[in-house]
Amino acid sequence: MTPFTRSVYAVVGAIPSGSVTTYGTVAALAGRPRAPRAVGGALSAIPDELDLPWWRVISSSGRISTSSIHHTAQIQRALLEDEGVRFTGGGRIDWERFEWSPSEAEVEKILGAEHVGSAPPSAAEGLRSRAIHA
DNA sequence: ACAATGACATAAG
DNA sequence: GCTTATGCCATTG
Repeated sequence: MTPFTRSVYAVVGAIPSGSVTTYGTVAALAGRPRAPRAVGGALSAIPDELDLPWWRVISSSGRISTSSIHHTAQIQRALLEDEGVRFTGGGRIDWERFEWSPSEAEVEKILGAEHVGSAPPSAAEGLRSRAIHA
């Protein structure tokens, strides 16, 4: 396991129940704003024993893009709905309602915990840069 | 070291 | 809005 992968797991583990975030946001918080794709790779390799809420990460389009034999899109949707996350008819999530909005302190705590020293609190900027419309 | 590989994101058409 | 083309980047073989 690599440092980047560990950072990704740290971020994902901090996403509270009933909320979601994107691969891009996780990447930014992990200190690599331009590596959302690599986040997907990391999530596809999560060791079961870590027990991470992988289902709270969705694509920037507000839809589920999971395609894994262990964690299917169908399972992901069921898990999210169990937490109260609702989907539109087109299978999209109401972004404004369920987006994860961690406080600055929370972000620093996450980054500090994994000492991703190169990623300053400004990484939180990435959180507000995107807007998804239903 | 190199090439291939995605649970991505965005800009175009 | 949906589809296609491009860029991106950390892993893996």
